[in-house]
Amino acid sequence: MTAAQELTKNQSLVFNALARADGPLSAYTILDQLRNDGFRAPLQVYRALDKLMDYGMIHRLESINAFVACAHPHSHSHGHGLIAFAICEKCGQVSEFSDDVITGRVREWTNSSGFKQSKTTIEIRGICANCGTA
Amino acid sequence: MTAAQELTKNQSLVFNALARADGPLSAYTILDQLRNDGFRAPLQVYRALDKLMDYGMIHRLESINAFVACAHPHSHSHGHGLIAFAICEKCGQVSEFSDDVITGRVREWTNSSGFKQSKTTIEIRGICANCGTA
DNA sequence: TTTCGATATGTGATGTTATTACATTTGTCA
DNA sequence: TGACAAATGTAATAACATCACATATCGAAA
Repeated sequence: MTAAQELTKNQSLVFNALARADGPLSAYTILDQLRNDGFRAPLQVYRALDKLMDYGMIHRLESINAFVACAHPHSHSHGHGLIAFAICEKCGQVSEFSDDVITGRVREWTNSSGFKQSKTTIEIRGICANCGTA
Repeated sequence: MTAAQELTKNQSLVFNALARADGPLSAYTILDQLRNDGFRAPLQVYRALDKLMDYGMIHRLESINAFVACAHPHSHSHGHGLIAFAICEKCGQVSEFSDDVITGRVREWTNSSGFKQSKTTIEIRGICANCGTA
């Protein structure tokens, strides 16, 4: 299963909640948004989130305990490099970018130290351009 | 206040707990270790942790909700670049490294997009060399 | 088509991490 | 001394995440 139309009911509901949001959402915020759709318990959300992360459709932002829809849905299967997230602490907007040089440097370090990386996160906290000038 | 000998009682206790640990500790683990020293509530730990992070003596590992003593205590005040953490999911050991190229690439991205970074974290999850061969 | 296994779901309870609110104490310095 | 800033003590609560167990759904093999 790799495409959106093959998502289960709960997975679709959770993904759509994230897709229509203009920023990251916490699991409990998603839960509240889906109460009318029959959601009752956190686990319903967390299970869907886990699958959606497996499929590469969403990301978890570790530093704020929240989740966002992936901004580059076309590249799910491409094994693109590391993704960095810039998270505005004022408006909550998240920008996503990928940098081959950073990806390469991290790989160099892991290779040279024999560390097998499974998942790497880069999160930049700060103030975005909009909020900085406003 | 910048030096260890100027830490308050609670700050010293928390820092020493982290310094003698061979890996990251959660706030509640620290709390339990310090019960005999008079600690009773999470806030006593969290307040000390906040200060120690201000002083650059410890780091927070966002991806595992834990804290480690800084591995490069000599460079507290140097404003060294970004620090990346490699966290072994088997043994819990954390390796710390700093890479000017990565630091530079991140700065380039933030400069070009007008994003003012305040705190950036890079966390590599995986299996360390020791655990990988064992 | 029945049966089996894998996957998904429903639900309550519990575990873990972090903060709020408020009172009190300690240290510094004019 | 008086006053302010920083640190501390404590209880309660909020926020985030998982466990345990029951039930349901769906596809493939017998």
